[in-house]
Amino acid sequence: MTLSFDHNRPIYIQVMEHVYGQVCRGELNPGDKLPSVREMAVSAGVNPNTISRTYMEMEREKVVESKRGQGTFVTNNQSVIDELKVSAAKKETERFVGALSQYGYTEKEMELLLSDYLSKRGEGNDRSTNQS
Amino acid sequence: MTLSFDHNRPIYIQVMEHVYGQVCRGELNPGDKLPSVREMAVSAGVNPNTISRTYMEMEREKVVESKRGQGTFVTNNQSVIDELKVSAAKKETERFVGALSQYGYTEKEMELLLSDYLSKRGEGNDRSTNQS
Amino acid sequence: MTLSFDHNRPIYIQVMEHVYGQVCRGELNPGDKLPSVREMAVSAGVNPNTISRTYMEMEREKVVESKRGQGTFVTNNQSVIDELKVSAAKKETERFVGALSQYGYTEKEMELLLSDYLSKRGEGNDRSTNQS
Amino acid sequence: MTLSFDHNRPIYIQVMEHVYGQVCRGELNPGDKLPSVREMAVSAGVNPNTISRTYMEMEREKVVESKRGQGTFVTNNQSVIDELKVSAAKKETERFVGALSQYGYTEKEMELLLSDYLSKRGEGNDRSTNQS
DNA sequence: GTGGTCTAGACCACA
DNA sequence: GTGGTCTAGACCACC
Repeated sequence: MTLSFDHNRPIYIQVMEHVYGQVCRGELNPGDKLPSVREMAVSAGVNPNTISRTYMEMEREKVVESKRGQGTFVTNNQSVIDELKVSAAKKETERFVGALSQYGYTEKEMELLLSDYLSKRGEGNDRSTNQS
Repeated sequence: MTLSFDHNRPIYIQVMEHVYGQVCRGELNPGDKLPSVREMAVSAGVNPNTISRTYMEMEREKVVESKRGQGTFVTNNQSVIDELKVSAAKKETERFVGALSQYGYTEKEMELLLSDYLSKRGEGNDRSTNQS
Repeated sequence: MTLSFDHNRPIYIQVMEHVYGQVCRGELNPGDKLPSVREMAVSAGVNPNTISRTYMEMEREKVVESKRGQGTFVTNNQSVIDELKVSAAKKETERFVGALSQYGYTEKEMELLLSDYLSKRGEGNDRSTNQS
Repeated sequence: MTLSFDHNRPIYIQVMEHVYGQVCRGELNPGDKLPSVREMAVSAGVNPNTISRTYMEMEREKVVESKRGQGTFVTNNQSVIDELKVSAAKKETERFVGALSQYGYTEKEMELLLSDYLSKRGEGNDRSTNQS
């Protein structure tokens, strides 16, 4: 696959977001085994140390669990996953509103910006809603 | 004044965003003189070199013009300012939609998230729309 | 007139180059009186101190002479003016060749670059050879 | 190595030009790793911050790409490099012609100045075409 | 006074 | 190891 990275942001975070996306979208289910650090490193085209850090971080956030000698698994605790989705949404919404109000946009304008963007996006490509 | 900074992001960027906000909201008009590097450094509570970098970046983006021995001024080119506002909105909207669609949210849900957040924000504090 | 300045280069030097151009092109002849510092400052739209420095610099290079209470005059020494023209040419040629050879251009290519540029320039505007 | 600098121009620019020369002359190829900031600082005999600024500017101009924790690399985009060479030539030619026409030289004279200079240069030292 | 450059040295996150 | 940011303090040219 070899993800394409923005070299201005930490790669380990971008990999993390990628996995979180798979988990939240249901492509990885509770209890599923993640690829090994080495496999993931190869498929993403990055240094194993970087993936290692990704996994550590995800484990710290209780989204995955590593079992000695067996591998790393998506948590069985669905509430953690839900929480992940909810808090991401909150964070992004806060950021969006905060940034735009700093630039002088009104609340009405923000909603317009969003709906305009979504409708324009819908026109050109119908099936790309979940493209990474 | 002494702005409060998020220690996870470069200060010079945060100062830049602060100034861009003032320009886009019309608190600083085309041709206006910015505070000198040293003044701004004092009022923001940071090193002059940091502000110097802020000003350099803003000049690179043509939002501001430095005149040797005179000071730093907001561009007279209104279209640059308009573009600033528009491109910021586009960037933020893209980010918002990109992040949420990665987490599996539908377009309807995104609009709901936004309107819910805005209405909740309206309840608690009416006067905070423009707080920095 | 109000010359347009590149704010990345010293204004006093740009004014100097402008006057040197007039002298070398024969628009100002040996013995001619230059405008007063104040007049020049107004017509160029800059600070009188800046023009003052321009004049000092030109006097240092013996291209003009200031006579107490009478004003500033182009030198009567034609050889200084000739030398001005010659040394400017030498300096510019050196710079041109030095820069281009650093970028890997051969001597042949340099001559081609020049003749191409000149012929293209000739097409569009015939009378602008001496525009400032 | 310890480059020798013209003290009237910013060092970080001179280093930049030096690297651009290497890239345009093919001494540094697309994808090649540049010396680290610290190494280059030592070899050029300047402060690391100065080289850091050089690298930042080059990255801004897309000639170079910094990868966190890995180093700084020449862009793989050959067209950027070609453009670099072409635009440098254009800029220098414009400057040359602009300056000389301001001093009253005709187009014929400009070409003569150049060819004379090149032939004289050829006599004295044959091997200095690419000296840095 | 203004901005621009440079040094010295520190700390940090990333790979 | 790498680059990125920040501070402190200096010096300079310019207006």
